[in-house]
Amino acid sequence: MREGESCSSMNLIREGWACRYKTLEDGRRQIIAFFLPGDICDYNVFVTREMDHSIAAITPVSVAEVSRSTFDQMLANYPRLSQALWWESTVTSAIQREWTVNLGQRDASERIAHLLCEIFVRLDAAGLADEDSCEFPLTQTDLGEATGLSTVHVNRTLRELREANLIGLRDRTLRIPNIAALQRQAMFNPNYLHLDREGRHLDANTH
Amino acid sequence: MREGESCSSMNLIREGWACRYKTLEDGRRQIIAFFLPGDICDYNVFVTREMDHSIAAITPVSVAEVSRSTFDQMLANYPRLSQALWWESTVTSAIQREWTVNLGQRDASERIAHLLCEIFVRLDAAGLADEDSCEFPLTQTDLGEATGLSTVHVNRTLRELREANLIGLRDRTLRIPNIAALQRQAMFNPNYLHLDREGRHLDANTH
DNA sequence: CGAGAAGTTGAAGCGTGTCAAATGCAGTGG
DNA sequence: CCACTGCATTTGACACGCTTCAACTTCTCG
Repeated sequence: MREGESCSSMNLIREGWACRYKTLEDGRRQIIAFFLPGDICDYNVFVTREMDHSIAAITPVSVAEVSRSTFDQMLANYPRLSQALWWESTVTSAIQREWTVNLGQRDASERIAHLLCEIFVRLDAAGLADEDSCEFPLTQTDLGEATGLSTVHVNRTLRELREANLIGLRDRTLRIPNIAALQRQAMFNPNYLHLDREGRHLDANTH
Repeated sequence: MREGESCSSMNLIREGWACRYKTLEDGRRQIIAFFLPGDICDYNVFVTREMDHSIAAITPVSVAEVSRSTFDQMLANYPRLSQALWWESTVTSAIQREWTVNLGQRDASERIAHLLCEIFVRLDAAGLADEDSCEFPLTQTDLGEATGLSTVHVNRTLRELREANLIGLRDRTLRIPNIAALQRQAMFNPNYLHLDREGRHLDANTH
């Protein structure tokens, strides 16, 4: 999906990773969010007329497409769905705010460490992480576009983190031998992900 | 309102400016959003248990406080209110995304110019701007905390913009003699504010 | 009139970007 | 099976935007 287009359906990622991004006139690109399996890409397509950003797959993805009419029908049939969507929207906004902090205040190694923590924790919460490792299909260019750093500097920073034994990154797999240490390095506080499931009572009952 | 606290009411700004911010353990502070008159500070207090950020007044403010019960009651009585809130939430998220781009991709002068454009356009949309000027109570420290720049560099960057005749900034008043020129400098595209009021049909009917 | 906050300026240092080149690796076609 | 291609990763040297520190000035308000 491209910025400026209108879109009539919402997509939910079943498998694979995707991202939201914006491009400046002169070509600079900023990745704004990552979508992991289970994430909803964009239900606000039903609210705005025109996309103000683009969405792209990072790996091959399998998505569940939900049309406007199906969406309305589901909302009508399952009242709690609307609450679940509020919850989703709230958490997505909280993540976006944390990215703002990340880009504004943290230096390169904190910034990358923070992003790695977030991705690991989110995957873990979705049951997609091992004890200390997870799939990691992002290239260093992706990481750079997400953190506002040059590819070259991402490379050097990853090396630092590797040499400090904070991460292992090979074969599209991220290993975090000591998550507490990495979180400390990143000043990562998972509260913004609201993972304690305090919103469980808002979950949609789809049965 | 402080990060970590829980909060039982929502506030709407009637007069004055406020901001949302987060603080890192070591004291670094990032302003995440500005609230202008008419903006809702935070209705997601009704969704999450605990604030993951703080809110502070920038100028003296006058707010309308809405309790949980009033809120629920209003939602029940005015069905379109819920749609209006979706619209509000969508636009707020879009602004947050643009801030991510701003911090990640733009250099100091673009970044500040972009923020000034956004504030001016938002005030103008609310009928709070003159032809080419508006109230502007932010200090250079505020600007720095919002743009991720040091106060010193904000100062120098403002001087550049002033010397290029892109802005005038004195006595808490911002003057933009040539908004098109400033927007060009900032690569500012107002589409993310969705000001064409494409969502007008979602407005709450409060009569 | 005095004191604290906000704005201003210069000099020096450092974190990141840029440029350029080399290496490794996977897929493709001959 | 190997040469070829394109993409991702890696590394070094150098440049520059921004930060830091420190001092000074100008505002604001009691």
